[in-house]
Amino acid sequence: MDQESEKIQTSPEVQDEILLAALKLFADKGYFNTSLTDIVEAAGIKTTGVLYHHFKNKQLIASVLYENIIDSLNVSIDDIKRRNPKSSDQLRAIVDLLFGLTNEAPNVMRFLLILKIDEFLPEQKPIMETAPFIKIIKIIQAGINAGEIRNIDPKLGYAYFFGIINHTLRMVLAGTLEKNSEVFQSMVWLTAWSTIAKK
Amino acid sequence: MDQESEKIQTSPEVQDEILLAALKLFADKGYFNTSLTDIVEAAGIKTTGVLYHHFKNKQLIASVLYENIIDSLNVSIDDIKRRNPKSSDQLRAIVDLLFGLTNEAPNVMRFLLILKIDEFLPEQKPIMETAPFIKIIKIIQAGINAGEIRNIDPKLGYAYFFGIINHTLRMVLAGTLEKNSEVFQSMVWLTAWSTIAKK
DNA sequence: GTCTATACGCCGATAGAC
DNA sequence: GTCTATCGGCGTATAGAC
Repeated sequence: MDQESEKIQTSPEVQDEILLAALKLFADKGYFNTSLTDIVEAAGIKTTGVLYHHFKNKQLIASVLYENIIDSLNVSIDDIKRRNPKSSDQLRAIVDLLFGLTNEAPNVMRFLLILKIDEFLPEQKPIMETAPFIKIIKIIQAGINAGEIRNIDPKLGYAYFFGIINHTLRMVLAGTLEKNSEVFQSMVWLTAWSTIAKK
Repeated sequence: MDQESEKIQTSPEVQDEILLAALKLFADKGYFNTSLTDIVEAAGIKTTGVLYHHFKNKQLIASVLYENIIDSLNVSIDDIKRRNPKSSDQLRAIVDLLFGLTNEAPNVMRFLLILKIDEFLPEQKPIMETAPFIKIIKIIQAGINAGEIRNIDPKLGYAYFFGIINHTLRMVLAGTLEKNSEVFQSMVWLTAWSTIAKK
């Protein structure tokens, strides 16, 4: 019969509703402009009691969001590394991933690119020190070693390459650049790649 | 004797102390993590009463800071345009200006580059719609017309060029890239320029 | 123009019944 | 696991004496 397990496990969905609502609100208005009652309303739950049953405080909601995003990025990058031997192909795939996210999950990208995360999650690692971004730096380093990428400080290479990519994505997210076709994407990729490519 | 005018005009200095303290704190901890008592202490004044005598609320302090920074940037750009006929030279001078500010007034650059201004100044124009940044777009447009810059959407050109510049400056501000020599600056400039230059 | 005292609201968080 | 009620505190802002 197993009635109990049914009853007990309604929570994960509620958790996701809360996280989704919070993500949208944070991305939209910022962390500090979002109150818990905002989240309660947007999540379609009735009271703050429910919210506090799932998360022990406001920060933790943001923290879980952050970790989820970083983790999912991390597995995507592992996947990309597994499928592509060359640094150039890996970077190209990462660009595709980020453009894809910008279309399909703009709030995730807003959270990552636009929010000043250390302002409300001071104890979390800064983005650049998280696993996926360390891996990206290593990809650039590997590209240098393999002779694909010119010999510069990998962090500077990161600044060049992702300076272009991120700034373009920010403008797409802000609506300043509406384009988001395949050709547009290829064009941006090519420009970014040219800043670090050898020759 | 003129005793009165002496007595009355002690205020502008106090105002500047407040603005300077607020700039530092905002750049450091963010707007929402900075309380008025923080500002009072850092400004070396005694009570919030003094503060409220000079600014009618917290937002206005940030607003005045923002406008001052934008205005000063605006006159610098006018100056640059007056002295340099070619778009490439104008952009190069702007890059020098921004690197200079990053060294000499890092908090100003943090305010501009890192803070999410619309989160606490929702009624202010977004940076990209302010006079100096409109002028920069026009400089790029002029460069395209003159055949110096390849024929792309000026906003995309902005994303390329300042994507690199800004991301580099962010890393310098964050301490991730320590370099800030003339050669370093030239190198970054050259890379940024190459993304939009014709040929 | 400066200070003290204080009001007031909002929001994060808790206690405890059901 | 959900709800009601409410607390406590912080931070902005004001009133009013000096």
